[in-house]
Amino acid sequence: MTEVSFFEKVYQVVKLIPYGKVTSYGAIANYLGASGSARMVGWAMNASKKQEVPAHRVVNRNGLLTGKHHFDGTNLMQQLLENEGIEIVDNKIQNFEKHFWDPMKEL
DNA sequence: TTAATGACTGGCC
DNA sequence: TGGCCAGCCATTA
Repeated sequence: MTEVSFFEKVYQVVKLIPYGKVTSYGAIANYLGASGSARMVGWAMNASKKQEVPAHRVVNRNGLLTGKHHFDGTNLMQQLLENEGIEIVDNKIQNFEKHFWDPMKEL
């Protein structure tokens, strides 16, 4: 329990993302001290569907909803973000820097 | 048990 | 300027 795995750390960080904020795979991986493990973060998101994790708040470095294809609906991820006040155009977050939440700074 | 994959990123040619 | 390769950890077959 005390020793959480890489995945669990990802879940913790993602669940700590405040409302109306988003982050990137690299930011989480970097926060965990593994900039090269960004792929694992994405893979954790795949498993996050089983967990209560707002995976829709996690996007790639470009603010692009690359993982939206893994959601139930085609634009479910987009609607969830728009519901939080985030504008999405062509599966891409507008003003990504404005909505970006860096765990390194916040945590 | 071994090998391959997976919603990414950064660097190099 | 644009495309390709390597790295990371965990899960699945």
